[in-house]
Amino acid sequence: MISSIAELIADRIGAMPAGERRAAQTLIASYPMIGLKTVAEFSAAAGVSSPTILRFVARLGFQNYPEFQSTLQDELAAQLQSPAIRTLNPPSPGGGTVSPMLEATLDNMRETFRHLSDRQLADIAARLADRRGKTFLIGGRFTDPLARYMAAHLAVIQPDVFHLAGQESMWRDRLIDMGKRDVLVIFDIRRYQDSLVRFAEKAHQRGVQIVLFTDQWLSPIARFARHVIAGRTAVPSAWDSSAALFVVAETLIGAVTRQLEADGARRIREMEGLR
Amino acid sequence: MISSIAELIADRIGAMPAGERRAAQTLIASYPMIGLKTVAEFSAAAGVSSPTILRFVARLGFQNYPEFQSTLQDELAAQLQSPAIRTLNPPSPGGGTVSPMLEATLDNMRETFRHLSDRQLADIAARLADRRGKTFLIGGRFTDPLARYMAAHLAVIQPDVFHLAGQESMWRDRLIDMGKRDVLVIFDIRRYQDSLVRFAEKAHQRGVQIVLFTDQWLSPIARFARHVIAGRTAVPSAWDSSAALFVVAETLIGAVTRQLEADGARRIREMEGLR
DNA sequence: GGAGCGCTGTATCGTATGTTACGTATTTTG
DNA sequence: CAAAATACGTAACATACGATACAGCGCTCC
Repeated sequence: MISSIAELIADRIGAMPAGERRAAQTLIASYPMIGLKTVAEFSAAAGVSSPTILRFVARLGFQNYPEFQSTLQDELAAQLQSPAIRTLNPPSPGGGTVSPMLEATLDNMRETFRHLSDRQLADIAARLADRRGKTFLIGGRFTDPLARYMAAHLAVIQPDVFHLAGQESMWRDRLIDMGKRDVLVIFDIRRYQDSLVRFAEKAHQRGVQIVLFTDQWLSPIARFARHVIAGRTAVPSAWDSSAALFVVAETLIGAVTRQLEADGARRIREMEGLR
Repeated sequence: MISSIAELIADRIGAMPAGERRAAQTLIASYPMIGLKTVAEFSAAAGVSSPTILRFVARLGFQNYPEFQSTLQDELAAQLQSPAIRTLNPPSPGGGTVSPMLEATLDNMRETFRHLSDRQLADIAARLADRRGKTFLIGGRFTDPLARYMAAHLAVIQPDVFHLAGQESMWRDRLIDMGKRDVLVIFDIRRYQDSLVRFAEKAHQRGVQIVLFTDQWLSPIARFARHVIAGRTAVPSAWDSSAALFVVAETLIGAVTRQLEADGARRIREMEGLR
């Protein structure tokens, strides 16, 4: 089974004319970078003419050069998504139903955080810690518990944290309370919910700052969001995993808590006293 | 020191207008692949116009789009040469807030699963998949969202799944419905809630099978539980982390789904039809 | 040694791509 | 509330890119 262009080339390089073989060797030498550049650059690097490059990719079975490049990019993307760890860590021989799930989840988290900068998290935390505005949280069919989880923690360290529950009509009525200083945290992964999109749009129109937790394909709400957190959700299961988003949420909770340390500590003590 | 385009974006995304920020978010979400494609594809993916993409790369300091692409390619090439090195998010030397948190969480999960056998998970999954009994779920102050999350999924693939919400007095009334064939899933981590302990004890007296999600110090409920899942919760934060328990819950959801595959598939289809 | 075939490069063409100018909408500021 | 500034998209433009036709050259095989 041939699964990569590199293998394909190795398979056919023997049956190639001299010029095309030089092209092949040049590509392999710095695989796959030179293949992502233009035909002109490729041909110059290989020391052949452009048509030779095109004949080369045609011989590999591609209709045209862009198709060849797209395939290379897809390969690269796949390679980047599964970190080197996976090749190092053999896929857990015992291989029950557990390990693949755990491994995938761990990968998802690493990958999610790889696309998330300290800076971005700090910005969001600062926004959430800003006591001048209110914080609203809401989620979709399966992600609403994440919103609840986050709300439960944030509510402990600061006032004016509200989880939007129940019927759509009930949230909509809360829109009246929302303004520019307020933050709306939305959790929405596939399949994206129309009701949430509509709600986000209305909130956005009122100037509410939206923080969106979504999957890597980005909910349409991203259009209205000030901050977007794209978590990986793919696991070997019938369901998508929200674990990566959960961890991001916990990280944010921790960061906000740290920012409000001074005020927060007093508040927590008071709250303990009340219990 | 800014060494990658990703960092550059994180640094300036705050000062960008809405459209360019969406471009930035789209790029980061699938970094860096979309940036290697054409302006038209990039703009379509981000939901903005081509000029916005060009203004975006211009704001990053590039003279033109090809120059931007070349830089991305060089970055990729460097990354591919030394796969071990994390070019994107360097291990936060200054001790950013992110890495320690993520690392601790990943460790927690590995450790949690190390103490969890395939057999044990399979047993619990079998118990949850047993359609002769009902399934009740409940959680504590901060863990109730986990109960909700699990309930939301289980309810899709089988009937008689109930999340116990609201006042303590309301759950207690549900005790009357519980019997030997039924399962009660409880989430309880420090500080353990008396109300939950009391409830668990009463359920236990009625012969209900209890599945307990708790932390490594074990809630007193463990005494009544048929199955105990002890997750690691320690992270460098003011709060404990429930992430490991969350992942176990997802794993169980997956396992139960697989067991009910035949029935479940039909049920899911029917449910889709109703929506 | 000559004829035929295949490989390669030059030159040209059409087009997809990046770029720019301009008008409209939106936000900000006095 | 008015006015200026900024941001965004539409549409026209130029260019650089990939594709193709064709001619020259070398190689092989009769």
